[in-house]
Amino acid sequence: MASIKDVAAEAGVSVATVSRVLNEHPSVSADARARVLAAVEVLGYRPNAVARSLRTDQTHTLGLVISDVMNPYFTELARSVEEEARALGYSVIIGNADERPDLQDHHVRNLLDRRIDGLLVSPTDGGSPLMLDAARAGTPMVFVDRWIPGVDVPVVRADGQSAIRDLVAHLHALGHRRLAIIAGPAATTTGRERVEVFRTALAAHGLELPDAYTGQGDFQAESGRRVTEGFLDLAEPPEVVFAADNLMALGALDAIRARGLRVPCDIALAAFDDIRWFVHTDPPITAIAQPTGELGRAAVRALIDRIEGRTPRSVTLPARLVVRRSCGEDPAENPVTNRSTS
Amino acid sequence: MASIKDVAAEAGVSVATVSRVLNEHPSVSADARARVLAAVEVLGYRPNAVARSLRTDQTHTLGLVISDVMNPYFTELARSVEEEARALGYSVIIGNADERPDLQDHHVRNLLDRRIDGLLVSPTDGGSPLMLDAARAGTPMVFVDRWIPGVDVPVVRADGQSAIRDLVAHLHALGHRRLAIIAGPAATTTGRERVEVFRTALAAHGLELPDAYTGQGDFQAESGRRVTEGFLDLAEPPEVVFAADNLMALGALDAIRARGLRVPCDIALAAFDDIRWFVHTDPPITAIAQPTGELGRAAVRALIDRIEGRTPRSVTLPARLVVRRSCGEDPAENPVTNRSTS
DNA sequence: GCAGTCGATGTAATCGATTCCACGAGGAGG
DNA sequence: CCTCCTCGTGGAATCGATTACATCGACTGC
Repeated sequence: MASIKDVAAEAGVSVATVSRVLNEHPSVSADARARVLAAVEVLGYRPNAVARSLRTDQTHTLGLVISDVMNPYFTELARSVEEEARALGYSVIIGNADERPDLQDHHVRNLLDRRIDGLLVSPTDGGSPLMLDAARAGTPMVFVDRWIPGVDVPVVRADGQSAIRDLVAHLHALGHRRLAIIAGPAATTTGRERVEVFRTALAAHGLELPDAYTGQGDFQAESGRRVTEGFLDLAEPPEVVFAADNLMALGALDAIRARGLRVPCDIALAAFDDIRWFVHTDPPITAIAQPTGELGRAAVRALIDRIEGRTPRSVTLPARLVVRRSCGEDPAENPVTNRSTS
Repeated sequence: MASIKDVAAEAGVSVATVSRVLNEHPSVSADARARVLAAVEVLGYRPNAVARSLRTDQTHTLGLVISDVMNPYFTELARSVEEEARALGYSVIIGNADERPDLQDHHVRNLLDRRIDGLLVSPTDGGSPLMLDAARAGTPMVFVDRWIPGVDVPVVRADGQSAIRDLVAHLHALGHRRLAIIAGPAATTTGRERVEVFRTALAAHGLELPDAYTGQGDFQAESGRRVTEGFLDLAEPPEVVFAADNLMALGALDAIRARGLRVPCDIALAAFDDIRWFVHTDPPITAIAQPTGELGRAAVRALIDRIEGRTPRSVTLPARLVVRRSCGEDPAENPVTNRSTS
């Protein structure tokens, strides 16, 4: 593969001049520029990004370490992150942590070794020393969706508080009183927070959230299935199961179906995270939709602000309730009803 | 960030010795090795992968250019590719082409500039000159899922022929005679091939595939919706719609639902690509399942064989029919029935 | 007409690693 | 006791770019 030296030789100039042409440095004669450009064309020359990065100490690359790519929510997040980054002249390397702290560390280390310009993380656990060190050492970093408390890193996330309150009001209006939740891992902020907000919202209606109605999941489908089976085995099973993410809702659906029960007559179901398929499940699933694309874009902008020396801000965007039929038959009574497709 | 020089100074040896220790070169004294390791520990030194790549001309990185990350099939493919690559000591950079040739070229160029060791591509179109040049120039390359005919690059893909024949037999046995297909882009091998195999399978039952029953889609949900609307507007609409991928099936479902029609009573639906949600749609959707994970792993192995000087082989794995309820009510009659969840 | 400025260009240092080559010490063999 | 290897080590070249500095010619202004 042709190097800058070959181009210089072909054009009959020095490598410095070639570099100047390539970097649009002003003081290059029209003649030299033309000869260099012609040589570049002839040789099919492309600058070696590795060499360039070594010299300039910038890779124009962002790292994105995501909890689980197979989760449609994170897939969409990754997509919007890549789009915005590309628009701003950066590439993205995605690392899939699969909800495993060791894998998360593997990817963080790998990305750091590659000298990425900045790191976007949705942490799997409460505080890997590696990540904390990186943050302290000054690696530009932004948390997205989830975060680690007590670290001075901007956070871009959705606020589900009012949407969860709307959901509980909706469920209460439909006559449900025994509400259960499949929680995410306690090590994650979203795992903890959604339970707490749910509990508080229940309290506002005079309802409790007994321990038996709080199942511990891990944001994966299998845990949703397991927890739901536990709920169904109770002497007094809940009337509603609220899954803290879409994959656990899928698992819950599996478990309910395996028992031959029907949603919502036998048991109601709602989920955090809205995805396209929820419109077509049997029945369509009531869910809390996050502004996923906007979160991804905001996170990238914050990170690049930080990289380029501006001061990044944390961003919190509201999630909203999308009522469908999985919690009861007459959503029309509810003012926040939204049965649209997308 | 500490460099190899700092480590050398701290350990009281030369950079050559540090490098030897790091690369497990045999001729280093136990004493020197211990001092270097201690210095590495003290300084928290990590080798700069950029510098290393420049010198060794290897990045231990594979590029994966995928047609559409939001498509669950490709998400799963990407995941298995990353897993296998990681197991073999490589990282993966994913580029999402979004079914757009210009974006595909952008990513290929970007990956080539970064001097990735090899490229895995599921081409969006029939032959970007950039990619053909790269292949000719000797860039290790493997096609996965889709390929470009006439290029000397190994292909790893699923063969849907027998599964599509099984599907047509299933549909025929259920009494369906007017079968339509939502095709993928003619520029892709999978787009063309699935239609041809479908047509041939119909012929074996004495059925034709009229032009009116061949809709042109682009593997995205919206096109599935549009084509299906066209089918439903026909004086004699088809009895079955077969979508050539899962997203177009989703669009078809949207269109059918918008008309207030029911599957399978009013119209039957089947899809190429099986995904978890198909179990829970209303009704569960009959689909052709590809061995996605195995494809991803085989593709990585072929590519790394090529990179490391061995001779890679093309791989074709069979897809299989998974019968559910979207084509008619009594799948039990069919020997290939499979109603399992996963 | 000469000093000073500016524009175009080249030379060489540099980034952080790997690796070839040279060198000295020490042991084996004659 | 001398020669020849082997082993451990360091010096320095190298990968392909960027960029500070030096140089040189031409032009400007006094």
